[in-house]
Amino acid sequence: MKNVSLKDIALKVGTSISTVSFVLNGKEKQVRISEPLAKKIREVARKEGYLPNRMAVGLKTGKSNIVGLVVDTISGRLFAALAEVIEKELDLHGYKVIYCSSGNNAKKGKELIQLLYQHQVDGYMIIPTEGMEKEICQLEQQGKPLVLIDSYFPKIKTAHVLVDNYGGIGDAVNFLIKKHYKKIGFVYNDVAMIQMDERKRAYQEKMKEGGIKPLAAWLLKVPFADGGEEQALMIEMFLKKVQPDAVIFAANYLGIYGIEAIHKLNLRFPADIGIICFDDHEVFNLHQPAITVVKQPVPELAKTAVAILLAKLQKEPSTTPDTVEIKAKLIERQSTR
Amino acid sequence: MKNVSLKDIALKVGTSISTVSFVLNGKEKQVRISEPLAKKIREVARKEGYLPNRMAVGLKTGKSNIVGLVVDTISGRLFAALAEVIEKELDLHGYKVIYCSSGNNAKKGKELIQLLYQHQVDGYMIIPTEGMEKEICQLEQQGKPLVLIDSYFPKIKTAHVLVDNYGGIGDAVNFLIKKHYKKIGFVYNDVAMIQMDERKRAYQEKMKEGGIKPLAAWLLKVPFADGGEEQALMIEMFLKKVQPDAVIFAANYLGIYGIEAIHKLNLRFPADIGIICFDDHEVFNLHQPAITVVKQPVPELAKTAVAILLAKLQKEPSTTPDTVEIKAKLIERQSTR
DNA sequence: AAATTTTGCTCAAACGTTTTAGTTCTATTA
DNA sequence: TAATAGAACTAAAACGTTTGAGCAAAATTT
Repeated sequence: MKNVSLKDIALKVGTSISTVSFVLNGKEKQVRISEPLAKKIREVARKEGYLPNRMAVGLKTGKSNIVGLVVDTISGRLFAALAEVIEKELDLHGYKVIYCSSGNNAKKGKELIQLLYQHQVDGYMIIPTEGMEKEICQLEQQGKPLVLIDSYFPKIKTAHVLVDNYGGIGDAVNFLIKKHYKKIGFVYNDVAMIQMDERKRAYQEKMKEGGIKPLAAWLLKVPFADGGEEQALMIEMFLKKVQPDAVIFAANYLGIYGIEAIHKLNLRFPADIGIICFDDHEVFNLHQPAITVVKQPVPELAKTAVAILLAKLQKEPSTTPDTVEIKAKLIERQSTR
Repeated sequence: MKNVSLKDIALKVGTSISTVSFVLNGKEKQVRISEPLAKKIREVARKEGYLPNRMAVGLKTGKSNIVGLVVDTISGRLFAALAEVIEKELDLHGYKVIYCSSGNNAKKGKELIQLLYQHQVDGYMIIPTEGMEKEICQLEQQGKPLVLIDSYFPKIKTAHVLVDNYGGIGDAVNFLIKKHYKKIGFVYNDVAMIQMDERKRAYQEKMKEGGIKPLAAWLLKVPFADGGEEQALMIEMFLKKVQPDAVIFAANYLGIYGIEAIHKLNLRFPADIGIICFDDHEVFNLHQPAITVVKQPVPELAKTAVAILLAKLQKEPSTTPDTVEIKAKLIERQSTR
């Protein structure tokens, strides 16, 4: 069974390719194709199972009706939550999504953006990682519809939507201080992107504002990597040595390693140690005791990002401002006394 | 900054489009383009930032170097684990992946397959859901490289790789019976696909073989849907009414609802009730007590599926048989006494 | 010196669309 | 009755590639 083309239909109906194209694109009125003929064409098209060849359409029009979504890891929580909303919202406007994961790897990220470019995607949604700076700059310069999510490069002016990282961690610190925690640890990772910088800065500044001078030893930087064995171990050693009375984990996966470590040390929380995690996770609510978190408003993030992108795609002067920061929300559960 | 085409390069170098095309495709030797000219072309191409227009290439060659992966939900565990492996393996062979989620919705699934078809993807990997039968049959008839994952349609002969669902649940039942559980409940969903049928059949047959006649009331069919509130409630009512001494959850997300329900009822496991879940989840290992599971060998599943697909893409007579069933493995943790 | 082969390159068609600028009728108007 | 307007459709170029066929010039063989 061969692919059916406009030509095949034209031949079968006994008309020209152009006529078939016009009818199937709903332009019959504009071009005054008679209703009987239009009907016949539609009928044959349906019967033959005609599906336009998107390659040909794309080549001709330069449009693909596809949006590329580049994420760090496809198995990450953030991705799952984002992808679902983004896909649904864009579908409403006739766009499909291609997902790619950069694996937090500069080279791969670069290649992916090029790949999307080659495939003529109409718009880009990117969770940026280190090393993507140049490609993103190029896209912006070419005027491609582009919106960054979760982070951005301070040096490049691009539309972006992120969580209020500073405020979120700030709230967490204030919350813990109000609960009379004193020796508050901070576990973060080595991803050199703005969102992590902000979280760390918030920790340090808000601690001081609260009258506690955080020692350098209270901070633990865990390298970002696959696996997790090592990371959990690092956290275990850290907790053992520093013996904080509370810890803030700056990312949800770090919190999970943290819980493992705490189990291993046979510590109980909130009795022995208070913990609070930036970014919620299915595990945290189910765990007993449930973990207090600073919840990222991921659906809002996604919706806002889509709104911005759609505005750009439709060349409307954007109604939403091009850079948005959304408040995170502290959800008190049982991991803090 | 406009897109750079072969023409632009040809113009700049002062040669023909064909020559440029040959050189950039590494066919200079076959067509005897002189080394100096080839070098110059490559140089200009690099300097101008030439990237082939995949739409044009695809139109001409009918190939896209893209494989379509259709899953039920993109936020599901199975997807996350699968996608990661599939992407990595296919990348090694120069293929990229487009992910689509059918949302377990027949209409959407249909559309997605058509979309992929229109975009000329070279191969299809599909986690089939109800209602996709016709489209899958068509793909198979057209001889498109296709492999189904996790399930299949008994009526259509297609390559597929799945877990040994029957054996997995069988092991779970035998394990519980050996531990002297008697009133063993079974919670499953209403997805009318072969994998669920097999799990249910295994439960019923192995119970009988073990000398227990399972009452109809011991089975709970939970409708598949978003949200989860209702489902958790259904399970709660079920546990309250039936009071089983152990429950098998036929899918991991059902197990999660189950844990919630058990928490709500203030039951303790393994003391009050034993539970075992088909398909592992991050939550289950972290939970205290950790949940006994029948673990699906997802990476193997993915690797096998990719191997089969690649063989088809390369038109090699497949070395792996076209339909594979991989054993699941029972992992005893603390949710069973 | 003529015939043949080899080298180095180019022409042009084709892939399946979209779309502008027609063309051929028929119906209306002056 | 000739000019004009409208209706219904079509021809053909273009998008950027790939690729088999072809061609001129140089090198080699007879």
